Amino acid sequence: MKPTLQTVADRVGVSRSTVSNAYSRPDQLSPELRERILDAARELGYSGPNPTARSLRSGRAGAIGVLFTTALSIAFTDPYAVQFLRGLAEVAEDNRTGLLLVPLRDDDEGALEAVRNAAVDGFVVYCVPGWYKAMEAAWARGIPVVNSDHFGSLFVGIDEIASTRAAGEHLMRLGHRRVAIVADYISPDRRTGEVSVPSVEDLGSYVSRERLTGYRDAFAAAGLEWSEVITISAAGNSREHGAAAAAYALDRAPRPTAVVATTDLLALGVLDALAARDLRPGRDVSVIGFDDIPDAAQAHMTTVRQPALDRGRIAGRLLLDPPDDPADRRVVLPTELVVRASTGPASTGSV
Amino acid sequence: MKPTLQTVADRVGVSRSTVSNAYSRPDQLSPELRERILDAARELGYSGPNPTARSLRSGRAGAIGVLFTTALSIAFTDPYAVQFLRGLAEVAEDNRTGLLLVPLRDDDEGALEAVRNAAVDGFVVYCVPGWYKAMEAAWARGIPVVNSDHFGSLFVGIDEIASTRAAGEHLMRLGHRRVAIVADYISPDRRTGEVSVPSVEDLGSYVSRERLTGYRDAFAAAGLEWSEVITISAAGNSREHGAAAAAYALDRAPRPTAVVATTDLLALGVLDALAARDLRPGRDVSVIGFDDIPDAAQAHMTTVRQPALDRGRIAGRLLLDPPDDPADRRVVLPTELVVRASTGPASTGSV
DNA sequence: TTGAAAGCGTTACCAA
DNA sequence: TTGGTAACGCTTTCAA
Repeated sequence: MKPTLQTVADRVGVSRSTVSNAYSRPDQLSPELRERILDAARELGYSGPNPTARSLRSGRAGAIGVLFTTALSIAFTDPYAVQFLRGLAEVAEDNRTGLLLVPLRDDDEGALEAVRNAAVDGFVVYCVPGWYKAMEAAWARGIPVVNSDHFGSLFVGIDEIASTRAAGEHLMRLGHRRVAIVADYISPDRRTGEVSVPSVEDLGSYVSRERLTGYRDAFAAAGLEWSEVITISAAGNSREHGAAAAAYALDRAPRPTAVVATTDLLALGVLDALAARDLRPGRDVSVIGFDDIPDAAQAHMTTVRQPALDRGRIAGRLLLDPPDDPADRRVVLPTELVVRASTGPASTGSV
Repeated sequence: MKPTLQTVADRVGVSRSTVSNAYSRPDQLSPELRERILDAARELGYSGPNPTARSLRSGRAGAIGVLFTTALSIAFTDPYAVQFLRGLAEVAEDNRTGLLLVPLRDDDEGALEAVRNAAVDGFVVYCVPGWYKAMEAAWARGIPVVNSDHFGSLFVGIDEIASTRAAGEHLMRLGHRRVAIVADYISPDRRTGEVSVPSVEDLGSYVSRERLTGYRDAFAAAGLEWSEVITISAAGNSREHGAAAAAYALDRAPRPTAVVATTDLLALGVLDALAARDLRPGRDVSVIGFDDIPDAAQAHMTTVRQPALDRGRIAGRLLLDPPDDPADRRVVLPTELVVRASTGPASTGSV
C-alpha cells in the first residue's frame, strides 16, 4: 500500500492539514514540526503529495498542452519550431509548469480524445491548420488557448501578409517576372507538385494562405498577375520536400528567375535543388525563405526573420496569465526582411 | 460556473453514473439515452469528464514523464534524441497517453519539485547523467522508471562498451597509434579542452564512461596505452562544441591520425574542424562518430549505428506494461559499426 | 439498464 | 500554530 498524507499524519500524530502544510506552505508551521514530518515521510517512503489529487483540489493542472500536427520528428526537425518550444518551456519552467505534448496526427477521434483528456491549464497551438477538429475540442474545454495562426482570443504571431509582401516587393524591385512559390499544406492530397491556386483566400492552412497573400499583393502591385505565378505544393515542411518541389519549377522552360518558399526549410531544399543543377543562387535563380533559422544565414539566404523564441515565451505568458484588456491579448511581433546573397537581379536572358 | 457531470445528469434526469458511462463505457447504456446525454452535454457546454478528476479516481494519469537535461534546444537539436522521442511518442499515442516534458536544468530544487509534482504514470529518462538528484526523486515516486543508462529495473539500451570496442578495433587495424577522443560530460566544469582521464571508471556520465571504456579496451588489446590517448572534453553535445574540441587535437604536433567522438554531432564538428584546416577525413585524419544520424551518412562518416526509434518504442512499452519476468525488463539492442570514408589507414608520415 | 453510495488523496477554510 | 470539516469531479461497486 502506497503511503498517503494520512499515513504520515498518523505516524507523527498530527492532522492531515498539517502534513499538507509541511509541503505546500512551510511558513504555516514550526520548522521543527516540519522537520519531524518530513523525516517521517522519508521513513515511510512517502514522496510528497499526490500530484493528481493536488491538481484536483487546487484546480491547477500544472501543465500546458502543446498541440501540433505532423509527426513529432518533423515538428522537432524544424529549428524554428524548436526555438518556439524552447521559449515556451522557459516560461513554463519559471512557473513550475510542465509541457504536455499532444500530437494531432490524422485528425482522428483519438486526437479529439487526447485533447479532451489532457490534464492541462491551457493549450498552445502551433502548426495546426484550421480545419482540425481537435481545435474545436480545445476551445470547448473552456481553458485558455493561445494561437499563432487563426486568431483566437489569445494570440501571438506576426503580420504574415506584410512580411511576405516586403519580400515580394524586394523581388519585384530586382526585376523578377517569372516566379514560382513553394508552399506546404496547399494541396488537399498532400502531394508534391504544381497546383493551381485560383484564390489564395480559400487555402485551408493559415500560414500558407497569409504568406501567399503577401506575395500575391506585392506581385499585383508590380503588375505581375497571380495567374502567371507558378504555385507548387510541398508534401511537408522539410528540406527534402522543398528540393522535390523545386524540381517542378526548375525543370521547365522558361525557367523561373526566382523561387520563393513559405519556410526556410523548404527554401533550403530549393537551394539544394539549384546546387544539383549547377545553378547559382542569386545569379541564375533568386531564392527567398521564411523564418531565418541558423542554416539560412549559413546558406547566405535571403529570408524573413521572425522572433521564434519570443513567440514561444509570449505564448507561455499569455496562457499562464491572460491579460484582462482584450488589446493585450493579441500580440503581433515585428519581422524583418534579411537580404543576403540568394537574391539578385533577374537574369532575363536565361533559358 | 463550469458544468460538471452532475449538471448534465440533472438536465437529463439521470444519475451521475449514467452520464459517466455515456463517456467511458458506451456499451453500458442504451444508444438513445447516450445520445440524449451527449446532446444535453453539448447544449450545456460540457466538454467531457474532467481529466484530473478522472485520473484521481481511476488511478491513471494518462501521461509519461520524459526526463532530460540540457536545454530543450540542445535536446531537440540532436537527431538521435528526436528519433528516440518519436518512437516513444508513437507508443504513447497508441496507448492514449501523453508525453510530459520535464527538463532538468541545473539540478536544482525546482527540478526536484517538477519530478515530484508531475502527474504521470512513469518516467522515461534520457540523457541524464547519474549524479542528478532528480533521478532519486523519480525512483522515490514508486512508479515505473525506464533508463537508458545506469541500469534500473526497467532498461532499454545498447552494449555501449562492445560498440566502441568494435570501432576502436577498426581503428587499430588501420594502424592508428596517435588517437584523440572527444567526449561530452567528462569535465566536471563543463569546459571545452583537454582533460586527463586517468581512470575511465570514475567518469560520472554513463554514456561517456562506457564508450570511452570500449575504446580503451580496444586500444589496450592493440598495445596502445590509455595514457597516450588524448582525451578532450566538449562543453556540450553539439556540432559547434565538437569543432571547438577538435581544435585541441588538430592544432598540436604531432597531430593525431585519428579523432573519435562519443556522438555523431560531436564527430560532425570534428569534420568541420578538419575542413577548416584543409585536412581530408579518412586520409589526413580518420574520424569516427556514434549514433548514425542522417547527417553522418551524408558526411560519409564512419560511425556506430544504434536503433534510436526502437529504443524509444521499447522504452514506451516497458513503461506502459512492465513485464513480470525480470529478464524481459532489460532490453539490449544490437548496434553495428558502419564503415564509411572518414576512416582510412594511418598516414604515419604526416606532421 | 440504471442508480445510490463510497471513496480517490488532497487542499481551503474557518475555528480553536 | 494546529486541527476538523467539507469539498474537488469523477469512477467503481453493488444493488435494484
